[in-house]
Amino acid sequence: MTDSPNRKRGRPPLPIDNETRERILNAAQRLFADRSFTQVSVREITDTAGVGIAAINYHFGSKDGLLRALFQRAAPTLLAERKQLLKVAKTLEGSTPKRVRAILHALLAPVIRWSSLEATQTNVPFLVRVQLDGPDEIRALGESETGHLKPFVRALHEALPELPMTEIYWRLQFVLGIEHSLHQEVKRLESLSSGACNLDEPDAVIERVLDFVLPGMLAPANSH
Amino acid sequence: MTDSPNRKRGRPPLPIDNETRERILNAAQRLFADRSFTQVSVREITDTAGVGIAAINYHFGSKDGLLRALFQRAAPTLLAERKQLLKVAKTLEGSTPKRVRAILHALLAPVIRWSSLEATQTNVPFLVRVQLDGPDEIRALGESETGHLKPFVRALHEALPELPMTEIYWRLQFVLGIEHSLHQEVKRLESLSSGACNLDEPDAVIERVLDFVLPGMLAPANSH
DNA sequence: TCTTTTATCGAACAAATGTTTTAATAAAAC
DNA sequence: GTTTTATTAAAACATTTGTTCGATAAAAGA
Repeated sequence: MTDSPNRKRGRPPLPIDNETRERILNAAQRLFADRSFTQVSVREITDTAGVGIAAINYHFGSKDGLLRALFQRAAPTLLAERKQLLKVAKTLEGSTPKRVRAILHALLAPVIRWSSLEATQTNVPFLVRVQLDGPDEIRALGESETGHLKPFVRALHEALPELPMTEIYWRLQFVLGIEHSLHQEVKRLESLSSGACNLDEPDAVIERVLDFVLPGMLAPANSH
Repeated sequence: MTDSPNRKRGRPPLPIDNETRERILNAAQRLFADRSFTQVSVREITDTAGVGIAAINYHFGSKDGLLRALFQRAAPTLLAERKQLLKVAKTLEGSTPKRVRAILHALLAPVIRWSSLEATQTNVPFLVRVQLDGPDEIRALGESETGHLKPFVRALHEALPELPMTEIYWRLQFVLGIEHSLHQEVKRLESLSSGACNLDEPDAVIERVLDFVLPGMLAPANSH
Protein backbone atom coordinates (compact mmCIF):
# COMPACT_ATOMS: atom_id res chain seq x y z
CA MET A 1 0.00 0.00 0.00
CA THR A 2 1.68 3.19 -1.13
CA ASP A 3 0.42 6.70 -0.59
CA SER A 4 -3.28 7.17 -1.16
CA PRO A 5 -4.02 8.66 -4.58
CA ASN A 6 -5.42 11.96 -3.35
CA ARG A 7 -2.57 12.53 -0.95
CA LYS A 8 -1.45 16.08 -1.13
CA ARG A 9 -0.73 17.28 2.34
CA GLY A 10 1.49 20.10 3.37
CA ARG A 11 2.08 23.22 1.43
CA PRO A 12 0.67 23.29 -2.12
CA PRO A 13 3.14 23.80 -4.99
CA LEU A 14 2.64 27.51 -4.84
CA PRO A 15 0.51 29.91 -2.83
CA ILE A 16 -0.11 31.57 -6.18
CA ASP A 17 -1.99 34.78 -5.39
CA ASN A 18 -1.28 34.16 -1.68
CA GLU A 19 -2.93 36.07 1.15
CA THR A 20 -5.03 33.34 2.62
CA ARG A 21 -5.87 35.74 5.38
CA GLU A 22 -7.57 38.16 3.05
CA ARG A 23 -9.40 35.40 1.25
CA ILE A 24 -10.83 34.20 4.53
CA LEU A 25 -11.88 37.65 5.63
CA ASN A 26 -13.66 38.32 2.37
CA ALA A 27 -15.40 34.97 2.27
CA ALA A 28 -16.51 35.29 5.87
CA GLN A 29 -17.82 38.77 5.35
CA ARG A 30 -19.79 37.66 2.37
CA LEU A 31 -21.31 34.75 4.28
CA PHE A 32 -22.02 36.65 7.46
CA ALA A 33 -23.81 39.26 5.41
CA ASP A 34 -26.91 37.15 5.09
CA ARG A 35 -26.58 34.43 7.67
CA SER A 36 -25.77 34.79 11.32
CA PHE A 37 -22.51 34.07 13.02
CA THR A 38 -23.71 30.82 14.54
CA GLN A 39 -25.29 29.72 11.31
CA VAL A 40 -22.13 29.88 9.26
CA SER A 41 -19.64 27.10 9.99
CA VAL A 42 -15.90 27.41 9.75
CA ARG A 43 -15.88 24.72 7.11
CA GLU A 44 -18.22 26.73 4.97
CA ILE A 45 -15.97 29.72 5.27
CA THR A 46 -12.79 27.84 4.47
CA ASP A 47 -14.46 26.07 1.57
CA THR A 48 -15.72 29.33 0.15
CA ALA A 49 -12.30 30.86 0.60
CA GLY A 50 -10.69 27.81 -0.95
CA VAL A 51 -8.33 27.18 1.94
CA GLY A 52 -7.79 24.41 4.48
CA ILE A 53 -9.96 23.98 7.54
CA ALA A 54 -7.13 24.87 9.86
CA ALA A 55 -6.46 28.21 8.24
CA ILE A 56 -8.91 30.15 10.38
CA ASN A 57 -7.44 28.95 13.64
CA TYR A 58 -3.95 29.49 12.37
CA HIS A 59 -4.53 33.06 11.32
CA PHE A 60 -7.13 34.23 13.80
CA GLY A 61 -6.84 31.84 16.71
CA SER A 62 -10.51 30.96 16.68
CA LYS A 63 -13.80 31.61 14.98
CA ASP A 64 -14.40 34.44 17.42
CA GLY A 65 -11.00 35.82 16.53
CA LEU A 66 -11.98 35.90 12.90
CA LEU A 67 -15.08 37.85 13.75
CA ARG A 68 -13.03 40.27 15.80
CA ALA A 69 -10.60 40.79 12.95
CA LEU A 70 -13.47 41.26 10.56
CA PHE A 71 -15.02 43.81 12.81
CA GLN A 72 -11.83 45.70 13.30
CA ARG A 73 -11.27 45.83 9.60
CA ALA A 74 -14.73 47.16 8.83
CA ALA A 75 -15.70 49.51 11.61
CA PRO A 76 -13.00 52.17 11.84
CA THR A 77 -13.26 53.31 8.25
CA LEU A 78 -16.95 53.93 8.56
CA LEU A 79 -16.68 55.75 11.84
CA ALA A 80 -13.88 57.93 10.53
CA GLU A 81 -15.98 58.93 7.57
CA ARG A 82 -18.83 59.89 9.84
CA LYS A 83 -16.59 61.88 12.08
CA GLN A 84 -15.12 63.82 9.21
CA LEU A 85 -18.51 64.69 7.75
CA LEU A 86 -19.69 65.82 11.15
CA LYS A 87 -16.76 68.17 11.46
CA VAL A 88 -17.74 69.74 8.16
CA ALA A 89 -21.36 69.99 9.27
CA LYS A 90 -20.46 71.78 12.48
CA THR A 91 -18.49 74.51 10.75
CA LEU A 92 -21.36 75.02 8.33
CA GLU A 93 -23.20 78.31 8.51
CA GLY A 94 -26.87 78.68 7.64
CA SER A 95 -30.40 78.13 8.89
CA THR A 96 -31.23 75.59 11.56
CA PRO A 97 -32.89 73.16 9.13
CA LYS A 98 -29.83 73.25 6.91
CA ARG A 99 -27.51 72.57 9.83
CA VAL A 100 -29.61 69.76 11.25
CA ARG A 101 -29.84 68.25 7.83
CA ALA A 102 -26.07 68.36 7.49
CA ILE A 103 -25.61 66.65 10.85
CA LEU A 104 -28.00 63.87 9.97
CA HIS A 105 -26.37 63.60 6.59
CA ALA A 106 -23.04 63.02 8.30
CA LEU A 107 -24.65 60.26 10.33
CA LEU A 108 -26.42 58.48 7.50
CA ALA A 109 -24.52 59.07 4.29
CA PRO A 110 -21.44 56.94 4.94
CA VAL A 111 -23.32 53.83 5.93
CA ILE A 112 -25.93 54.10 3.20
CA ARG A 113 -23.38 54.86 0.53
CA TRP A 114 -21.18 52.01 1.66
CA SER A 115 -23.93 49.48 1.51
CA SER A 116 -24.21 49.83 -2.25
CA LEU A 117 -20.56 49.91 -3.12
CA GLU A 118 -19.59 46.65 -4.72
CA ALA A 119 -16.40 46.33 -2.75
CA THR A 120 -17.99 46.78 0.62
CA GLN A 121 -21.46 45.62 -0.19
CA THR A 122 -21.38 43.02 2.51
CA ASN A 123 -19.83 45.25 5.06
CA VAL A 124 -22.81 46.98 6.51
CA PRO A 125 -25.23 44.09 6.79
CA PHE A 126 -22.44 42.24 8.46
CA LEU A 127 -21.87 44.93 11.03
CA VAL A 128 -25.54 45.18 11.75
CA ARG A 129 -25.99 41.47 12.08
CA VAL A 130 -23.07 40.95 14.36
CA GLN A 131 -24.64 43.32 16.81
CA LEU A 132 -27.64 41.10 16.89
CA ASP A 133 -26.13 37.69 16.90
CA GLY A 134 -22.44 37.85 17.70
CA PRO A 135 -20.70 36.56 20.80
CA ASP A 136 -20.96 38.82 23.80
CA GLU A 137 -17.46 40.15 23.62
CA ILE A 138 -17.86 41.36 20.06
CA ARG A 139 -21.29 42.71 20.75
CA ALA A 140 -19.82 44.81 23.53
CA LEU A 141 -17.15 45.99 21.15
CA GLY A 142 -19.76 47.27 18.79
CA GLU A 143 -21.84 48.81 21.48
CA SER A 144 -19.16 51.40 21.74
CA GLU A 145 -21.22 52.81 18.90
CA THR A 146 -22.96 54.52 21.74
CA GLY A 147 -19.74 56.35 22.35
CA HIS A 148 -19.41 57.32 18.74
CA LEU A 149 -22.90 58.71 18.74
CA LYS A 150 -22.29 61.21 21.48
CA PRO A 151 -20.73 63.80 19.17
CA PHE A 152 -23.91 63.66 17.11
CA VAL A 153 -26.05 64.16 20.18
CA ARG A 154 -23.98 67.17 21.11
CA ALA A 155 -24.17 68.63 17.64
CA LEU A 156 -27.94 68.20 17.52
CA HIS A 157 -28.30 69.76 20.92
CA GLU A 158 -26.33 72.78 19.80
CA ALA A 159 -28.42 73.12 16.67
CA LEU A 160 -31.70 72.61 18.54
CA PRO A 161 -31.05 74.11 21.98
CA GLU A 162 -34.72 74.46 22.86
CA LEU A 163 -35.27 70.70 22.64
CA PRO A 164 -35.02 68.60 25.83
CA MET A 165 -32.24 66.04 25.74
CA THR A 166 -34.63 63.12 26.02
CA GLU A 167 -36.31 64.38 22.90
CA ILE A 168 -32.96 64.36 21.11
CA TYR A 169 -32.27 60.79 22.20
CA TRP A 170 -35.64 59.56 21.07
CA ARG A 171 -35.44 61.19 17.70
CA LEU A 172 -31.91 59.98 17.12
CA GLN A 173 -33.08 56.49 17.92
CA PHE A 174 -35.81 56.84 15.33
CA VAL A 175 -33.39 58.02 12.68
CA LEU A 176 -31.01 55.16 13.33
CA GLY A 177 -33.91 52.74 13.26
CA ILE A 178 -34.73 53.87 9.76
CA GLU A 179 -31.13 53.52 8.74
CA HIS A 180 -30.96 49.95 9.99
CA SER A 181 -34.20 49.03 8.29
CA LEU A 182 -32.59 49.95 5.00
CA HIS A 183 -30.09 47.14 5.42
CA GLN A 184 -32.07 44.53 7.24
CA GLU A 185 -35.46 44.78 5.67
CA VAL A 186 -34.99 45.91 2.11
CA LYS A 187 -36.71 42.80 0.92
CA ARG A 188 -39.96 43.90 2.43
CA LEU A 189 -39.72 47.24 0.71
CA GLU A 190 -38.91 45.68 -2.63
CA SER A 191 -41.62 43.08 -2.47
CA LEU A 192 -44.18 45.56 -1.20
CA SER A 193 -43.47 47.96 -4.02
CA SER A 194 -43.05 45.18 -6.58
CA GLY A 195 -39.48 46.28 -7.17
CA ALA A 196 -40.25 49.95 -7.69
CA CYS A 197 -38.23 50.90 -4.60
CA ASN A 198 -34.62 49.85 -4.18
CA LEU A 199 -31.29 51.07 -2.92
CA ASP A 200 -29.57 51.30 -6.27
CA GLU A 201 -29.03 55.03 -6.02
CA PRO A 202 -27.73 55.61 -2.54
CA ASP A 203 -27.62 59.37 -2.82
CA ALA A 204 -31.28 59.47 -3.73
CA VAL A 205 -32.06 57.23 -0.78
CA ILE A 206 -30.14 59.49 1.55
CA GLU A 207 -32.14 62.50 0.38
CA ARG A 208 -35.33 60.55 0.77
CA VAL A 209 -34.56 59.64 4.34
CA LEU A 210 -33.49 63.16 5.18
CA ASP A 211 -36.66 64.59 3.66
CA PHE A 212 -38.68 62.24 5.79
CA VAL A 213 -36.96 62.71 9.12
CA LEU A 214 -36.16 66.41 8.97
CA PRO A 215 -39.66 67.73 9.71
CA GLY A 216 -40.03 65.41 12.68
CA MET A 217 -36.58 66.36 13.84
CA LEU A 218 -37.33 70.06 13.73
CA ALA A 219 -40.75 69.88 15.30
CA PRO A 220 -41.16 71.43 18.75
CA ALA A 221 -41.34 69.04 21.67
CA ASN A 222 -44.91 67.90 22.09
CA SER A 223 -46.23 67.64 25.63
CA HIS A 224 -48.52 64.69 25.95
CA MET B 1 -26.44 -4.38 41.50
CA THR B 2 -30.02 -3.22 41.72
CA ASP B 3 -31.51 -0.16 40.11
CA SER B 4 -29.39 2.95 40.24
CA PRO B 5 -30.39 5.29 43.07
CA ASN B 6 -31.57 8.19 40.91
CA ARG B 7 -33.62 5.97 38.71
CA LYS B 8 -36.97 7.52 38.07
CA ARG B 9 -37.96 6.97 34.51
CA GLY B 10 -41.34 7.00 32.94
CA ARG B 11 -44.22 9.16 33.89
CA PRO B 12 -43.79 11.16 37.08
CA PRO B 13 -46.24 10.50 39.94
CA LEU B 14 -48.45 13.29 38.72
CA PRO B 15 -48.36 15.80 35.89
CA ILE B 16 -49.53 18.23 38.56
CA ASP B 17 -50.15 21.48 36.67
CA ASN B 18 -49.65 19.51 33.44
CA GLU B 19 -49.42 21.05 30.00
CA THR B 20 -45.83 20.36 29.18
CA ARG B 21 -46.60 21.78 25.80
CA GLU B 22 -47.38 25.18 27.19
CA ARG B 23 -44.35 25.13 29.44
CA ILE B 24 -42.13 24.47 26.46
CA LEU B 25 -43.71 27.19 24.37
CA ASN B 26 -43.28 29.75 27.11
CA ALA B 27 -39.73 28.78 27.91
CA ALA B 28 -38.77 28.81 24.26
CA GLN B 29 -40.36 32.17 23.67
CA ARG B 30 -38.51 33.62 26.61
CA LEU B 31 -35.20 32.26 25.39
CA PHE B 32 -35.70 33.18 21.75
CA ALA B 33 -36.50 36.69 22.82
CA ASP B 34 -32.87 37.56 23.36
CA ARG B 35 -30.90 34.86 21.63
CA SER B 36 -31.30 33.57 18.12
CA PHE B 37 -32.92 30.33 17.06
CA THR B 38 -29.61 28.64 16.34
CA GLN B 39 -28.09 29.87 19.55
CA VAL B 40 -30.66 28.30 21.81
CA SER B 41 -30.35 24.53 22.12
CA VAL B 42 -33.22 22.15 22.69
CA ARG B 43 -31.64 21.07 25.93
CA GLU B 44 -31.66 24.60 27.17
CA ILE B 45 -35.31 24.91 26.35
CA THR B 46 -36.29 21.66 27.98
CA ASP B 47 -34.20 22.43 31.05
CA THR B 48 -35.76 25.85 31.40
CA ALA B 49 -39.18 24.34 30.96
CA GLY B 50 -38.35 21.61 33.42
CA VAL B 51 -39.23 18.76 31.08
CA GLY B 52 -37.37 15.91 29.41
CA ILE B 53 -35.24 16.37 26.34
CA ALA B 54 -37.56 14.34 24.18
CA ALA B 55 -40.58 16.46 24.97
CA ILE B 56 -39.97 18.88 22.14
CA ASN B 57 -39.79 16.19 19.50
CA TYR B 58 -42.77 14.45 20.96
CA HIS B 59 -45.00 17.48 20.98
CA PHE B 60 -43.73 19.43 17.99
CA GLY B 61 -41.92 16.87 15.88
CA SER B 62 -38.73 18.89 15.72
CA LYS B 63 -37.09 22.09 16.82
CA ASP B 64 -38.39 23.73 13.66
CA GLY B 65 -41.84 22.47 14.51
CA LEU B 66 -41.61 24.17 17.87
CA LEU B 67 -40.73 27.42 16.19
CA ARG B 68 -43.63 27.03 13.83
CA ALA B 69 -46.02 26.42 16.70
CA LEU B 70 -44.61 29.38 18.53
CA PHE B 71 -45.09 31.56 15.53
CA GLN B 72 -48.61 30.43 14.92
CA ARG B 73 -49.50 31.11 18.51
CA ALA B 74 -48.10 34.63 18.47
CA ALA B 75 -48.75 36.13 15.07
CA PRO B 76 -52.49 35.96 14.43
CA THR B 77 -53.50 37.85 17.54
CA LEU B 78 -51.29 40.75 16.66
CA LEU B 79 -52.41 40.91 13.08
CA ALA B 80 -56.05 40.76 14.08
CA GLU B 81 -55.59 43.67 16.43
CA ARG B 82 -54.01 45.72 13.69
CA LYS B 83 -56.76 44.91 11.28
CA GLN B 84 -59.44 45.91 13.68
CA LEU B 85 -57.84 49.24 14.51
CA LEU B 86 -57.41 49.95 10.83
CA LYS B 87 -61.09 49.38 10.25
CA VAL B 88 -61.84 51.96 12.91
CA ALA B 89 -59.34 54.37 11.39
CA LYS B 90 -60.90 54.13 7.96
CA THR B 91 -64.37 55.00 9.13
CA LEU B 92 -62.99 57.96 11.03
CA GLU B 93 -63.97 61.41 9.81
CA GLY B 94 -61.73 64.47 10.13
CA SER B 95 -58.71 66.24 8.70
CA THR B 96 -56.06 64.44 6.68
CA PRO B 97 -53.45 64.58 9.47
CA LYS B 98 -55.92 63.06 11.90
CA ARG B 99 -56.77 60.27 9.53
CA VAL B 100 -53.17 59.50 8.65
CA ARG B 101 -52.31 59.50 12.30
CA ALA B 102 -55.09 57.04 13.00
CA ILE B 103 -53.87 54.72 10.25
CA LEU B 104 -50.32 54.75 11.55
CA HIS B 105 -51.64 54.29 15.04
CA ALA B 106 -53.39 51.13 13.92
CA LEU B 107 -50.12 49.91 12.49
CA LEU B 108 -47.92 50.67 15.48
CA ALA B 109 -50.01 50.57 18.60
CA PRO B 110 -50.64 46.83 18.87
CA VAL B 111 -47.03 45.82 18.51
CA ILE B 112 -45.66 48.52 20.78
CA ARG B 113 -48.27 47.93 23.42
CA TRP B 114 -47.71 44.19 23.34
CA SER B 115 -44.03 44.47 23.85
CA SER B 116 -44.46 45.87 27.32
CA LEU B 117 -47.21 43.60 28.53
CA GLU B 118 -45.84 41.17 31.04
CA ALA B 119 -47.63 38.22 29.57
CA THR B 120 -46.44 38.77 26.07
CA GLN B 121 -43.27 40.66 26.79
CA THR B 122 -41.18 38.20 24.88
CA ASN B 123 -43.58 37.94 22.04
CA VAL B 124 -42.54 40.79 19.84
CA PRO B 125 -38.78 40.51 20.06
CA PHE B 126 -39.26 36.90 19.24
CA LEU B 127 -41.29 37.58 16.14
CA VAL B 128 -38.82 40.14 14.96
CA ARG B 129 -35.85 37.91 15.58
CA VAL B 130 -37.30 34.93 13.86
CA GLN B 131 -37.65 36.96 10.71
CA LEU B 132 -33.98 37.60 10.83
CA ASP B 133 -32.59 34.30 11.91
CA GLY B 134 -35.16 31.58 11.55
CA PRO B 135 -35.18 28.68 9.13
CA ASP B 136 -36.28 29.57 5.63
CA GLU B 137 -39.70 28.04 5.87
CA ILE B 138 -40.65 30.07 8.90
CA ARG B 139 -39.12 33.16 7.49
CA ALA B 140 -41.32 32.79 4.46
CA LEU B 141 -44.30 32.36 6.71
CA GLY B 142 -43.62 35.68 8.33
CA GLU B 143 -42.88 37.42 5.10
CA SER B 144 -46.56 37.23 4.42
CA GLU B 145 -46.43 40.35 6.55
CA THR B 146 -46.06 41.98 3.20
CA GLY B 147 -49.56 40.79 2.49
CA HIS B 148 -50.87 42.14 5.75
CA LEU B 149 -49.37 45.51 5.00
CA LYS B 150 -51.27 46.04 1.81
CA PRO B 151 -54.42 47.29 3.53
CA PHE B 152 -52.31 49.93 5.19
CA VAL B 153 -50.81 50.98 1.89
CA ARG B 154 -54.28 51.31 0.46
CA ALA B 155 -55.53 53.31 3.41
CA LEU B 156 -52.58 55.67 3.21
CA HIS B 157 -53.07 56.11 -0.50
CA GLU B 158 -56.68 57.05 0.02
CA ALA B 159 -55.78 59.53 2.72
CA LEU B 160 -52.91 61.00 0.70
CA PRO B 161 -54.05 60.68 -2.90
CA GLU B 162 -51.61 63.25 -4.25
CA LEU B 163 -48.62 61.18 -3.14
CA PRO B 164 -47.00 58.79 -5.66
CA MET B 165 -47.18 55.16 -4.61
CA THR B 166 -43.42 54.83 -4.38
CA GLU B 167 -43.44 57.62 -1.89
CA ILE B 168 -45.97 55.72 0.19
CA TYR B 169 -43.85 52.58 0.13
CA TRP B 170 -40.72 54.39 1.18
CA ARG B 171 -42.38 56.21 4.01
CA LEU B 172 -44.07 53.08 5.26
CA GLN B 173 -40.72 51.36 5.24
CA PHE B 174 -39.31 54.17 7.36
CA VAL B 175 -42.13 53.94 9.86
CA LEU B 176 -41.73 50.19 10.22
CA GLY B 177 -37.99 50.62 10.59
CA ILE B 178 -38.60 52.84 13.57
CA GLU B 179 -40.99 50.35 15.04
CA HIS B 180 -38.48 47.54 14.76
CA SER B 181 -35.73 49.61 16.26
CA LEU B 182 -37.85 49.94 19.37
CA HIS B 183 -37.61 46.22 19.97
CA GLN B 184 -34.20 45.40 18.65
CA GLU B 185 -32.14 48.32 19.76
CA VAL B 186 -33.64 49.65 22.94
CA LYS B 187 -30.39 49.08 24.72
CA ARG B 188 -28.69 51.69 22.63
CA LEU B 189 -31.38 54.20 23.45
CA GLU B 190 -31.24 53.44 27.15
CA SER B 191 -27.49 53.56 27.37
CA LEU B 192 -27.27 56.69 25.25
CA SER B 193 -29.76 58.50 27.41
CA SER B 194 -28.39 57.00 30.64
CA GLY B 195 -31.73 55.41 31.30
CA ALA B 196 -33.81 58.51 30.77
CA CYS B 197 -35.57 56.95 27.77
CA ASN B 198 -37.34 53.62 28.03
CA LEU B 199 -40.42 51.78 26.86
CA ASP B 200 -42.15 51.58 30.20
CA GLU B 201 -45.11 53.64 29.06
CA PRO B 202 -46.07 52.22 25.69
CA ASP B 203 -48.80 54.74 25.02
CA ALA B 204 -46.38 57.60 25.48
CA VAL B 205 -43.95 55.90 23.14
CA ILE B 206 -46.63 55.47 20.53
CA GLU B 207 -47.45 59.17 20.67
CA ARG B 208 -43.80 60.01 20.46
CA VAL B 209 -43.32 57.94 17.34
CA LEU B 210 -46.45 59.35 15.75
CA ASP B 211 -45.36 62.89 16.50
CA PHE B 212 -42.06 62.18 14.85
CA VAL B 213 -43.25 60.46 11.70
CA LEU B 214 -46.41 62.40 11.01
CA PRO B 215 -44.78 65.55 9.59
CA GLY B 216 -42.59 63.50 7.27
CA MET B 217 -45.56 61.44 6.30
CA LEU B 218 -47.66 64.46 5.37
CA ALA B 219 -44.93 66.34 3.54
CA PRO B 220 -45.36 66.78 -0.21
CA ALA B 221 -43.25 64.58 -2.45
CA ASN B 222 -39.90 66.19 -2.94
CA SER B 223 -38.40 66.07 -6.41
CA HIS B 224 -34.66 65.57 -6.25
C1' DT C 1 24.45 24.30 3.03
C1' DC C 2 21.98 23.36 7.00
C1' DT C 3 18.59 24.96 10.27
C1' DT C 4 14.69 27.46 11.72
C1' DT C 5 10.57 29.68 10.83
C1' DT C 6 6.31 30.28 8.51
C1' DA C 7 2.35 28.65 6.20
C1' DT C 8 -0.52 25.27 4.64
C1' DC C 9 -3.17 20.97 4.41
C1' DG C 10 -6.15 16.88 5.70
C1' DA C 11 -6.99 13.90 9.42
C1' DA C 12 -8.36 13.29 14.04
C1' DC C 13 -10.75 14.87 18.26
C1' DA C 14 -13.72 16.21 21.88
C1' DA C 15 -17.84 18.61 22.71
C1' DA C 16 -22.37 19.82 21.49
C1' DT C 17 -26.26 19.40 18.58
C1' DG C 18 -31.09 17.61 17.14
C1' DT C 19 -33.29 13.36 17.02
C1' DT C 20 -34.68 8.46 17.97
C1' DT C 21 -35.31 4.65 20.88
C1' DT C 22 -36.54 2.34 25.05
C1' DA C 23 -38.70 1.90 29.29
C1' DA C 24 -41.98 3.34 32.42
C1' DT C 25 -46.31 4.86 34.15
C1' DA C 26 -50.85 6.93 34.59
C1' DA C 27 -55.20 7.49 32.73
C1' DA C 28 -58.78 6.02 29.55
C1' DA C 29 -61.16 2.50 27.04
C1' DC C 30 -62.74 -1.78 26.76
C1' DG D 1 -59.71 -6.19 35.53
C1' DT D 2 -57.31 -6.06 31.40
C1' DT D 3 -55.73 -3.66 27.41
C1' DT D 4 -54.70 0.33 25.02
C1' DT D 5 -53.25 4.91 24.50
C1' DA D 6 -50.92 9.06 25.76
C1' DT D 7 -47.26 11.12 27.97
C1' DT D 8 -43.06 11.38 30.18
C1' DA D 9 -37.77 10.84 31.17
C1' DA D 10 -33.28 9.10 30.34
C1' DA D 11 -30.08 6.78 27.49
C1' DA D 12 -28.27 6.08 23.02
C1' DC D 13 -27.27 7.85 18.33
C1' DA D 14 -25.63 10.02 14.30
C1' DT D 15 -24.14 14.42 12.78
C1' DT D 16 -21.99 18.63 13.02
C1' DT D 17 -19.44 21.81 15.50
C1' DG D 18 -14.85 24.42 16.56
C1' DT D 19 -10.33 23.15 17.43
C1' DT D 20 -5.80 20.72 17.52
C1' DC D 21 -2.22 17.66 15.54
C1' DG D 22 1.29 15.81 12.53
C1' DA D 23 3.19 16.10 8.16
C1' DT D 24 5.05 18.80 4.55
C1' DA D 25 7.14 22.20 1.89
C1' DA D 26 8.58 26.85 0.78
C1' DA D 27 11.14 30.92 2.63
C1' DA D 28 14.45 33.04 5.60
C1' DG D 29 18.54 33.10 8.29
C1' DA D 30 22.92 31.20 9.82
